[in-house]
Order: sequence, then structure tokens, then C-alpha cells
Amino acid sequence: MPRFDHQAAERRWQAIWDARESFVARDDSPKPKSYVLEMFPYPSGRIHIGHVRNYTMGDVVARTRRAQGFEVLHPMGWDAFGMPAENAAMERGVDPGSWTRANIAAMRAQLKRLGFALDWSRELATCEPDYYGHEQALFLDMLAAGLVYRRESAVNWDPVDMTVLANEQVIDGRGWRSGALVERRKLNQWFLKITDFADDLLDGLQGLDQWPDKVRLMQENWIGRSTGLRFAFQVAEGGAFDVFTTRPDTLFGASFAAIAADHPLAQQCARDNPALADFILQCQAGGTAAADIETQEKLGFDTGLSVVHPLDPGISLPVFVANFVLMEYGTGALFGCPGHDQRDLDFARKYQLPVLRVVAAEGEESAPIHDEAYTGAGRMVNSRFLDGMTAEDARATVIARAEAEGWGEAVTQYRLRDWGVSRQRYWGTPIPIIHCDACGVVPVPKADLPVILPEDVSFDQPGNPLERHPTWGQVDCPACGAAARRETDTLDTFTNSSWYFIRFASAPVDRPFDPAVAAQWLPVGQYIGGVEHAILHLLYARFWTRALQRIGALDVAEPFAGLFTQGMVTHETYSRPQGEGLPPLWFAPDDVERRSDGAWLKADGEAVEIGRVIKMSKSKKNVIDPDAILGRYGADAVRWFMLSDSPPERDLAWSESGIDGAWRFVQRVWRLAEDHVTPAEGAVDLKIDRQVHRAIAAVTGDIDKLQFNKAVARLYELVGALERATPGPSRFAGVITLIQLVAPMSPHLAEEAWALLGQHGLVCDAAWPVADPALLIDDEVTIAVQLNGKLKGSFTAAKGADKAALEAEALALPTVQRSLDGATPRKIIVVPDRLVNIVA
RNA sequence: GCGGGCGUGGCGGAACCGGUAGACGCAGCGGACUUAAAAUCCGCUUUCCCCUGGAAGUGCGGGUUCGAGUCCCGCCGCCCGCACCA
Repeated sequence: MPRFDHQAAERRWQAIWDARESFVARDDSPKPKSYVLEMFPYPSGRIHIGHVRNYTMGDVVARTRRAQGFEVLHPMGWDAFGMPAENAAMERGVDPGSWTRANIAAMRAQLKRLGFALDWSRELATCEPDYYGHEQALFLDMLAAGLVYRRESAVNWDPVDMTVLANEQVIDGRGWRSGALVERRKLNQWFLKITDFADDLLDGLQGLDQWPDKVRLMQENWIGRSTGLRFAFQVAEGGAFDVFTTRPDTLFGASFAAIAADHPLAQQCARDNPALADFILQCQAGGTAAADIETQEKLGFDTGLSVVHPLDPGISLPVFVANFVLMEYGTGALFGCPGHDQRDLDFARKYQLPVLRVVAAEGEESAPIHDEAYTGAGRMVNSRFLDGMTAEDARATVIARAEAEGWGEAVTQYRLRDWGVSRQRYWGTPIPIIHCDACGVVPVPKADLPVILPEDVSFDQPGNPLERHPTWGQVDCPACGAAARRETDTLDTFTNSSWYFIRFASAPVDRPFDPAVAAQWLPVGQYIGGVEHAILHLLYARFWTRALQRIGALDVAEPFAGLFTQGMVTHETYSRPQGEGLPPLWFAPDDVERRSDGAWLKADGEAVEIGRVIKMSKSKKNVIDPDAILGRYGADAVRWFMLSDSPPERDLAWSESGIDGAWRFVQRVWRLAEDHVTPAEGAVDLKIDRQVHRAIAAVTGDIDKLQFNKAVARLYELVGALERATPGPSRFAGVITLIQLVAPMSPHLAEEAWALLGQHGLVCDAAWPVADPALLIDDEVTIAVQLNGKLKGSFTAAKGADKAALEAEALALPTVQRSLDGATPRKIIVVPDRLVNIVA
């Protein structure tokens, strides 16, 4: 029997879909609209398995929605700006533009081989002026609306390469190329006022009921709305500074005040205190990453100043400069309460400061604090007029008193910080700003957009080549006409991904989008991507959409109505140590021969170390190239395997076994189709009809919930049932239905089988099957029989049988009789149509 | 350090709302077909035991319940994010 010829089928059907423009979305379609989107890829060079998994999931949703009668928008594009292109330029001497465009061409060809139902007519790449030029216009609109501002902010500075580093380029506090100790340095940078939208973004989460709870929770915590007290500490030596606290109840437990190293007061004190100046310098060592700062040893320096306790002028507290206080959060200053904050406790122990309990659980009132701060609920102690109150009441009382006496006020504080979008890098959207000595900061007039990124640049030295370009930066000031300079910073690539889904929906030549057309498609009905984007990308895109709404550009509040976060594709790693102080050398799976007892490098036949199963990453080289697998097994088998086994939200550990099973499944379905080229005569087989309709209901529900692994299992069961069934009209109809249910997952096979079976048109255009409710009802059920909750047996009964009958039949079971041994049950629990539990 | 998640056979996983744990697939073993191989088909496959039956079992330790993989409390391990990776 001939096998399913995947190569011929893929070519044939992909050409037919293209010619018929099957997946081109029509703006003017009368059908209800559905927007299915997967996070667009960075063109790193080759598609990897994670992309295949992501786009296969989206494709199943898109094809199913289309069959269900929706006009589906399912586009694809390229998140094409970013650091890897600059790294390639430095390492291989290619220019970032050519490198990126070649990668796009290669990856587009790979995606096309997979037969995705994509509308390629809407393809975009963020590195092209016809995309980023419109982004520059939107930036200027936001600037005009007051949503953009400039201020100083810290970056990672490599003092040897004299360049700014990304957090990723700082390894153990050192520059990744130079190895120099990194410092924090301040630069003037552009910011978007995302904090203006903190409440909207937080409250908006409530309505996102088709988002995973965990993502909503993470965003909620990230925004971090808290209410507390802001008050002024009077410095005994003169002056004052503000602090913010969420725990005003613990004010009597305060034993010190701490300010950030770059707090104005710290700077002022350092002027005539060389030791403090030194300490502040020390605080600037290291990168800007929060994880690094917060895991650093907590260090403080006593300024010698003291502040007056606001509730008792008789108490004075020492003022420290501390490396864990961030100027960016709150007021850059805090009071330390060691009894009820672990970080403060560690600090107090280190600098021998008093530790006092002011909140206690019942019975703990006089228990001293040892190594662990008490952060639980309780009542106030050692706190004078607050004693005996709950901590919650004490909070309100202190705030009320502060407001009445005028030394503080209740404020709402956010953990969320404004979005710094300036990057001291080349391969990004140029910020459309001109610096003029006379006029200052001048926006580029819209008529002069796009500000085109020059591609004749050199990477022979570190840093941003835009700064060294001979002519690009020279420009006349649009305001006064004098010679001026272009801004050489580019925009964060997150700005590119903050509105691409709008450009997909509407892409006029002369403006970013048409609001009416875009609003027809938006919000995205189903967005699918990695959970690693749960906060930053998704929050920025939500902000950008709301900002557009505020400035009247687009009447959409939330960009993504439904979100699904897929797990990553993981793989074990192969490496060899390179010796002291050097990172190991990594090897790609293609270069390694894997056997059951180890792994060997093909090149030299020597063993390599097998490492943990981790996220596929280029740096660890544990990346699988789908091309070879695609050639051998075909797109349908690869797609099928991507959906099998692992639940889509969980990580998928790649292994070559399993793809074989997917290939066998494709062949099994093909054989079933070949067996049924013409409809069979004979009687209807109700049992098969029931199984087919149960499968329709289950598979439809599973796809709807994106539980593809369950849909796959149901289809295996259906195939098995059809194989065993006797030939006849029910079996023939069942095979037709099977082909339709398989079509979103393995579309080439389905089209080929559909044609073979003499069905009309294309299966991708056929209406999705609907289950007949009458065929979904069981008339018999299996009743489990338990004794004290342990299974003793089971029997079948008519559905809806009454309790007494079930009880009697359960008691009559031989195993139950034997176990009871004549004793009378104390109690019998009957769950209708389910089980009988006998309690002895 | 902070925030979020996950943990079930040899492996990936299934189990509606607290009601028969292990569906389905992979791997393995045995058999059929074949000169042979491939392909295909059939059967077995959580562990243990005194094996026509019984006991234990969902990371660990407790708890609630007639009944817990599912709910509660306390641990352990792994993974993701932390604002300049995309």
C-alpha cells in the first residue's frame, strides 16, 4: 500500500492555498471577525522548535475558527531590531541590516514549509522604515501629549570598552567582553509615563478573564499598588527629608533611617566626609539589575546625622546611607524597623542597632525577636497610645494623626517605574529628536519622518556607531535653522512589539494605522506566546494601547482579550570544561551523538558532558533545527508531535522518540482514508456514531480551551475505534469526520484525504462538524463500590437508577460480603450514577 | 533578595465541581504475518506480597472528609521573571 507522500502533498496544497488566497483576511468580510496572533519571532537565523510549537498552536486555533465561520486574521512578521544583529556585526563583520534580512528570508521559507494558515500579505519587519517611521510618529504624538519626558537614569557602564552594557552583558559584575568591573553611571534618557496609567493597568486586569490567573497576579504585583504614609523626618542638624512606609503602625519600632547613595542628602554629606564619599562610590560598583543589587551584601554607612522621631521629639534615630535603598522607589529614603522587616533586622544586627517588638500575636507579647522578623498580624505592644490596637487599626491611627498634625499624609505608591526607552545602541528605531545648542531639545517635524537609520556604519570599535557616523548626526535645527545634532540613542525594542498587532490589523502607507479598520479586528481574540513575556512585553503593549486611546488615536483599551502562555521547549546540554575561570564550551545536538550511556562529539569521538534539561538558548547551543526533521517526517507529523503529550502551558522536553509515533499516526489516518474511497452500503452502526459524536464534542472543547494534548488523545481513540469498526455508512461518515477534526493539526494530510474521499472543495473551507446532542447521552453507567473509601468492585447500572437499587446491588457483591463478614454497615453513601461507599 | 509557577509509572502525561489513579502516546517485553527484514496487527507492562486474592502508591510531613492527585497547614526540589535579552 503506498504511503502518504508528505513532500508531494505539502507542495501541492501549499500552492493551492496560496493561489486561492485561502488565508488572506478581508477587512470588508460580513463574517464575524477573529484575530489569532502568536508573538512574532526575533529573526535570529533559523526557526527553532519553540517557534514551531508556538505557531502550530496558533494555527490550530486559526484554522478551527475559520471552519467555525469566522473571518480570521492570522498574520506574521518580524521583531527585527535588537542586539544579536550588532553582535553578529562585531563577530563576523556583516552589517546588521543584511544579516537580519537574510535571516528573515530563511525563516520565512522555513515557516512556509510548515503550512501555516497565515496571511502573508500583511507581513512586516520592525527594522524597515515603513514600520519604524510610523513608530517615530507615534512617539512624537505621545511627546506632544505630555506622555514622554527626559531625566537622568543609571546604566551599566563598562569603563574599559567605554560603553553602556545591557544587563545580559554584565556577568558577575563584569563586562562580558572586557571583563572590567561594571559601574553604574547616570545618563540623560527618555521615559514614557507608564506610571500615569498604573491604576488603569491594574484595574484593567479585572476584565481580562481570558488571561491566566498567574499572569494577572504577576502584573498586579509588578504594578505593586500600596497605600501608606509619607512623612518628613526633621534632621537634628538642620533640614528634612521625606520617607515612605507601608507600615506606619511600626513607627515606635524604628531604630534607624536609611537613605539611598544617590540621595541629595547623602551627596551633601559626602562633600566634607571623604569616607562617606568613598562609600557612595563603592555603592555605585556593580550593575543595575535588581536581582544583583538585592542579593548584594547589605551595607550601610553612618552619616553621623540624626533625625527626630515624629511621634516623640525625645527619640532620635541615626541616619545611614545604605546600598539597598533605591532612589527610584518611593522617596529614596526609609525608616528601619528591625522587629518586623527581615532586611532591616539583618541590617540592625550588623550595625548593632536596637531591635524592638511592636506587633505581637496572641501570647507572644513579651517574646524577643531573634533571627526572624515578625511580619504577621497581631496587636500593638511597646507603642504607647497604639498599644492593644490591631496593626491595621494602628496604621489608620498613625496616618490620621500625621495628617492632623501636618507632618505626613496618606499616599498611594506604586512599585511600577516609568519606562526608560533610550538605548545607547545602533540597531533600533532612531529617536526622532534633534539637539540644538540654542533651542535645546527639538522634535523632528513629522514631515521629515522617517528618520532613517543609516546602514553604512562600522563596528570596528565598541559603542554606538551612530555617534561616529561622519554625516548622519549633522542636521539643521528645525526651529532656528542653526547647525544641530541628531539624538543618537535608539528606542527600546519593546516599543516595536508594543503596537505591531495594530499595524497587522491596518497598515496604510501614510500613517501608523486607520483607527476604524484596526478597531474592527482588535482586540486580539487569542494571543499566544511564552510565559517569559508575562510582565514586560504584555504590560508595555497594554500601556501603549491605552496611551493611544488617551491621545485619541485608537479607541481600544486592552490589546489582548485572550492570552495563552505556552511552556518552553527544553533540551539537555552538551559541554566540555575549558579550565579554570573559563566558561565551558558548548556543543550543538547536531554535532553530538547521543547514546543511552552518554554522549560523544562526532568530530573527535570523545565524550562530552550531558547537562540539565534547560530552555533552548543559543548561548548553550542546545537548540534543535527543525529542518532535518521536517524533511524526514513532513510538516504534518512535526505539527502533530508538537501538540501531543505535553500540555501546551508546560515545558516540552524535546526528544526524537515520539516524532516517530506522530509519523505512524499520519500513516494510520492515511490508510483509513484509502480503505474508504467510496461510501459503503449497509446498516447504521449506532455505537460508532456515538463514538464519532463524542469525539467531535471532546475535540472541539479541547481546542477551544487550547488543550491540544487532550484533543490528540481523543483522536487516537477515534482512529482506533474506526479501525476496529465494521465497514458501513457509519464508518465512512466517521472517517470523513475524523479528517475534518484532524485538519487543523495536520492540514496537508487532511486535504489529500478529503480529495481522495471525493469530498467537495477544500477541507480548510468545510464547515466544522457539530455533535448531535442525542448521540452524546449514555444509557449505562459503571458504579464503583467502595468499602470505607477503598475500591472493592464495580457493576453496570442503567443511568439514573435509584439509590436503593444501587445500594442493594453493591451490598450483594461477593467481595463486599466477604469483607463485611456479616457485620452491618454503619452508613452507606450513594452518589447517583457514580459510586456506592459502604462505611463499616 | 522579591514576585509567580510546577512536582502523578521507565518517559511525556490523563483524571469534570472532592468520587474507580495511570486514559492516550513513547519506550520495553511476548506473539502473529514474512525465506528474512521493514511495515502492520494482537497481547502484557505502577510497585510489592503468602498471587482464584491482597497491600501500598500521585515530591516529603501533618490535617479536614464516608472518601484527597484534587482542599488546608508546614517543608523539600526544580523552573520562569525582576525593568537595557528577545
